[in-house]
Amino acid sequence: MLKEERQHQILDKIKLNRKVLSSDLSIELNVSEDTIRRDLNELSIKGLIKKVHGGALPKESTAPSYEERSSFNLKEKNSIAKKAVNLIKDGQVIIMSGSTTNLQLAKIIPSDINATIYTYSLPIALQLTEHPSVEIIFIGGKLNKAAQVTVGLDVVSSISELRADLCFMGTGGINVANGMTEPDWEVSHIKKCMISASNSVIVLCTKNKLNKVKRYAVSPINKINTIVTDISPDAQIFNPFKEKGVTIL
Amino acid sequence: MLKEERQHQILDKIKLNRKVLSSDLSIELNVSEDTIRRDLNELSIKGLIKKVHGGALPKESTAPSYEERSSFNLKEKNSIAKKAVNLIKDGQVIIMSGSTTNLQLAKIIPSDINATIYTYSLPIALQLTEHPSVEIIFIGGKLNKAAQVTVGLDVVSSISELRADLCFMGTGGINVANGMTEPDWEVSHIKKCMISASNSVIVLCTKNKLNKVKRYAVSPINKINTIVTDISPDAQIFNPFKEKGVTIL
DNA sequence: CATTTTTATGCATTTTTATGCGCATTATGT
DNA sequence: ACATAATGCGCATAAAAATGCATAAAAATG
Repeated sequence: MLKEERQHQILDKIKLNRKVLSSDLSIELNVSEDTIRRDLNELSIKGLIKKVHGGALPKESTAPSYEERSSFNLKEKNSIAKKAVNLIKDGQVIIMSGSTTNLQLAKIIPSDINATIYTYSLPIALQLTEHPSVEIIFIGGKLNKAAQVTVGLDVVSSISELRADLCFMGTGGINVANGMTEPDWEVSHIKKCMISASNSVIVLCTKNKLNKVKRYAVSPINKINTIVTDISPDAQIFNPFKEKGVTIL
Repeated sequence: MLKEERQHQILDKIKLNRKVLSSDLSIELNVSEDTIRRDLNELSIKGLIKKVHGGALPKESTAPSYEERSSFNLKEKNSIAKKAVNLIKDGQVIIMSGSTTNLQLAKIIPSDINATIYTYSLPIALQLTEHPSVEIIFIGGKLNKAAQVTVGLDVVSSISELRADLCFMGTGGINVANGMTEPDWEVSHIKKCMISASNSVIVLCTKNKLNKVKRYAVSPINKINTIVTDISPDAQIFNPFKEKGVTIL
């Protein structure tokens, strides 16, 4: 394996796990710990990581504002993102909604994935500009400042014209009887379009959204292919979802 | 086999596999590793690949990050932004291009200004989300990662449908004979549309862009209403511009 | 057409790079 | 403070790259 290749994998793993141990890397990449240390040294000189005793961490970023808000439940969101990222295959066309969990997902897409990603979220688009090979299409429209996403008729009509393999979306609430629901009418409408436009619908859902119901319906359960959560997929709470044919991760 | 043919095959293989080993190529293409190395050297000098120990990788854009570029000449850009912001009146419809000077401008728009701002730049849109009262319309399209702006047909056609009071744009170069010029064809085209869509065209121009000429024409001088610079508007260099009816600030 | 010049390639030799190992040194955590 | 783990450094070695030189093919020239 080439040195650069190895260093790339190290970077990917840091993005994914937020920390790496030299010992683990040494085993996984089949090189001595010395080599790993040398790699970490080089990467940290380049400012791409922060080297610490025993391994390395991601370099601290400098944009706290939206980041701070999204840091609520960050650990849960990250664990969801880690599961969800495995669903992405090379060459797919993907739509991503503007949830903060999706932002975590965008951060950890491996650098060797080639995909086309449609999004209407500024932070997600900005994050994806760091990725070397995904093609990003931003869906234009009127900006909702608080959520930093575009909304409105333009967004709805743009998405209606798409055809995607996957869509990843957060949710306001989900239960078996009412399906997915949203507190915001416009958002609910956009998500309806996303679902119609996608072959496979993946809902990213922290446990606090389970069995919640919001004002506006988005979709019945049977249109959802996969729910990715931060708790065990074996929990009994998921049984009624599974009966409807939903995969739980 | 011809040298050029061989180099083409190398490029294809890099695109396909995201890496090549000199040793593999030597066997596959039936030449010595020396020859492969010479090929890789030539290709890397042309900037088509990145040569590394043991083989080569696809060229990674070493373009300085958006942050880096925007901090270059920051003082000048700020003084331009301060002059330009006075041109914005309440209630106007404004188009802003993706220049870093425009980003400075976006930062200092007074909070009591009500305006509708169209932009295709992620950083500018994100900055404007901090503003309490401007309405922001983001123009969607394919993202250019380095510049963090959308480009392409979608952008062109969206802008063509607009009508704006003002447009603010940076420039690749400007002089009296050739007018405004850009190094990038797509950008030049987008700017042409911006000009047609706006009642008043304002060019934000640091002194190092004065009397520079780039490859693609955007507009003759007489379509430009105002040039805002970081040097005194009385400087004699501006006389020929003034004769064409341009206001210098 | 003959011959000179240029180009592409391979080979031998030297230089550089990547990597692992041993050992002394420096953190880290009870 | 002491035991353990992680680190840095020098050295050895193998792999890869650069360099100089020779040669054969291709192109240019008269």
